[in-house]
This record gives sequence, structure tokens and C-alpha cells, in this order.
Amino acid sequence: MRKCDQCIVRQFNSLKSLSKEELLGISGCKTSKFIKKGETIFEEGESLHGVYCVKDGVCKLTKLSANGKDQIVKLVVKGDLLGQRSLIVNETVNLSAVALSNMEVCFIPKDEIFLNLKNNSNFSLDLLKQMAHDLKQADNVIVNMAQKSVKQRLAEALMYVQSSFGEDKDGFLNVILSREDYASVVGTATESAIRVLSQFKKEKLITTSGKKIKINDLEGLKRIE
Amino acid sequence: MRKCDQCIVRQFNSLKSLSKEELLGISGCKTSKFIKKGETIFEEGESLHGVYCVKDGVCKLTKLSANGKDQIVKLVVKGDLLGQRSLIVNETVNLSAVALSNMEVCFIPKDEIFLNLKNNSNFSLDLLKQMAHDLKQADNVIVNMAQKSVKQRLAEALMYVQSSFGEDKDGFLNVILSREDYASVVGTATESAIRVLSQFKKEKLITTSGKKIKINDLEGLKRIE
DNA sequence: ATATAGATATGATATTTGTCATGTTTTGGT
DNA sequence: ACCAAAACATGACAAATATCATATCTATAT
Repeated sequence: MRKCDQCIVRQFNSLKSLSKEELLGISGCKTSKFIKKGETIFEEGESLHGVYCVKDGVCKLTKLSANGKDQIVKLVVKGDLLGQRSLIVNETVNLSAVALSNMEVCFIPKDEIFLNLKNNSNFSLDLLKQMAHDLKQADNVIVNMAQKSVKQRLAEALMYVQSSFGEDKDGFLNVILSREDYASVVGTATESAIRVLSQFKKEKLITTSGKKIKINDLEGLKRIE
Repeated sequence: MRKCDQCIVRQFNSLKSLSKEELLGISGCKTSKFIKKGETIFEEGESLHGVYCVKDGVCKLTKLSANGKDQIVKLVVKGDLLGQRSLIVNETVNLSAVALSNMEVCFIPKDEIFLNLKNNSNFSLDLLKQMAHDLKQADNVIVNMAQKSVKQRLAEALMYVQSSFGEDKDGFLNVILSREDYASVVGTATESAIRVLSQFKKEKLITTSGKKIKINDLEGLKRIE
């Protein structure tokens, strides 16, 4: 089992504020877990007994709406923490987490987190900052959902995936989402998402190869009205 | 100038975790401010040098979208803190705050907040909890925006106003929003909001008197598809 | 008390988006 | 390599929502 203080991933989340000793405490009680693409890490309504630190891979956070459709609220990158929100307010989890690729995560038990929260004010300030950042993002998503067209939202979703996860050597987006997933990010019907992507293809804004998507004309996507 | 430790409003926000001494510190440096209905407390992009504690009145938090329309992201009640998010991440403010009624607010300077954040872990844990709660709400709003119809969202907006702000002796909602404001909460055109409200009236779900709205059939509103 | 700007209301119509049907392509398991 | 089972694609149509035009109401300042 690798030690947390040697883990690069830690740089990207609030755990970076912990001291060497505190990290040793976490190393001692964390458990590593491999999750296959498509598997569920936790489900809406479950109670969590700790947080997950994403060491590798990508997952989606979704919520089931009353109409029976899943909405993707956020995509989670390598280095992010999962479940911190519900842990802090001591509630069942509000969103489900489903792996979009094979993942490796570390589970850190609740008590260990709260211990550090009490004793290390830098850690809690950092968590606070992370949460504040997430809240800002969420507010911005609300505005986009409410005010922008499906076409605009889908263009932004593509750009978001590009900037968050990058592209491979051939220029295709590193994270592969199904059309249904794109629809679920944008909040539209799968057929509508497919249609818009087809239109983007016709307009040479993107190229596709199977499920893979390449952005050809970033500026064109930005101009979408 | 009233002392903070005698202020009832404090019970409703994170300031409740502060000690008597810490509250005295705040009393010493806070400034009271009266804001008239329609006035702006702060505007998107401004940098804040403290937080506002809402002692009385109601305001809306809005963000201007690229299409030129304002989106109401949140309504703020008596007892809420304003500007805590931007203060913590040290960014310019992401949303504008505009009074929907005459208001009384207390301004607490940044340094005072950070002092308490450093020294009182209960206070920072409490802020963290508040932020976590706001984030959950925001995520839920995203799902509603993406998955529900204008009719459903407007019905929910009415119920939200009722539960957050209550009703007067005649049963009318205590907070009076214009049709344009309702449209801006729901993320639709003003005419659409008006039409849906008219339909609710025809279906006897609500009654209106000028700008005032009374909910007649809460169950009926819940059933809207 | 009255004028008037702003808010509310409603019709007609255009546009966007959803739904259902159906065919084609891709993917993953043997 | 082959065969389901998904996923993708597209047409036809329906429903929801936006836009534009215009009329009526209402709150507020003089």
C-alpha cells in the first residue's frame, strides 16, 4: 500500500494542507479500491462513512429526477474528493457516483477526516474553499441551464470535457461519454443531443469516430447561439 | 447601535457559533445599513471587503446571462449571510444582490471574519455546513432546471416562496415578486410565466390580487406535471 | 386626483425541443 | 469471427416555449 504523502493526487485536493504526520494517519486507515467502468461507487440516499479520493479515472455524479431521467450534475476528475459534502452535513448522499472509466480510489474513514478538521484549520479552510468553488460552478450551471439553448449547452459541455480532461494524441477527447451521457449533462432528450452533435459534424465543428469526439473548431463552438 | 450578542438573527446563521467575546469584536467593527426596495447591495464582479448579515427584509441573488437576461439563483431571507462565498475564495462576487423589500443589513469586515475562522473551529465548521447545504440546494436546482417543465418549476417556485417566507394574515405570500422575477427564478420568458400563472388561476390553484399571490391548493400545485 | 410609465394580460405565430417509430452501426461477449 | 444487444442516427410529428404585437391594468409621483 502506497503512502499518502507520496501520492501526487493529493496536490489537487484539500489533503494537500495536511502535515506529514496527519497524512501518515490517513495512510494507516485508508483502503484502496479498484472500480470498473460502469460500476456504481455510491448511490443517492446511501449514507457514507468516509470520503473517496480519486487516484485515477473519471466518474459522473448524477441525480435521478422525478421524470425518471438521470441528470449528470458534475464530472469528477483524478484528484477530486467524493462525498465530502454529505460527510460534513452528516446527511445521506445527494448524488450517485458512477465510474465512466476504470478507476482507482482511496477510501478515507469519516473519523479521520473530522479529526483533521478539528485540529488543522488550514485543512478546514481548504475544504471550505473547495466547497465555495463548487458552489460557484453550480450557480453558473443553473444560469446556463435556465438561459441557454440545448445547442449552446452541448457546445459548452464539449468544451468543458476538453478543458477538464484533455485530448489524446489524435486530438480526440480523453473522456468518452455516450450520447445519452451528453444528453444527461445538458438536460435534454438523447435524440436531441444526437441531432445537435450531427449538426456540429455537418458544420465541421467536430469530428467523430465511433464514440470518440474531436473538437475541430473551438472558436466556432464558442460562437454557437 | 445594537450589540450582536443580543441580535436574534444570529441564531439563523454561522455567527451562532461565536463566543460572547468574539461577538463583541464584531459588534465593535460592524456597520448597519438600510437598503431600499430595488436598490443593489452589490453587483457581479465587484470585490467585497466583508459579509452582510441580513437583519430584516429579502433580496434576490441574480446573475446576468450572455443573452442579456437576469437569472435569479437564490432568494435570501432574514438571517442569511451575503457574500461569504466570495470572501472565502477571495474572488470578486459571482452574483448580484438586489433588495426585494426594504432591508436592514449589518456589514462585517473581512478581517474580522477571517480572525474568527482561524481561531474558532466551530465557526468554520458551521460555515462549511452552510456552504455544503447551499451546494446541495444548488445541485437540486440544476436537476429541476434541466428536467422539469416551466409549469412544474413555477409551481415549485411558488411553494418555495411560501415555505421560505410564509404568508400574511389573508394567506397571500409575504414576499412579493413581479411576474418578471418569477420568470427569472424559473428561467423562462416573462410572458410564459404570466401565462402559466393565469392558467393556475383558472384551475383555482392560486388567487391573485394585484401582484399578491395566494396559494389555494398546495396539493394541486404539487401534482403539476 | 390624475397622468403615465411600467407591469400584467392575451392572441398569433415562430422556433425549439420532445416523442415515437424505425433503420443502421458499433460494441462486447463467446 | 460472429451474433445479439446496445448505441447511434434520422424522419415525422407533437408539445412546449419564445417572440412579437397590442391591449389593459395599476402603482406612484406630482
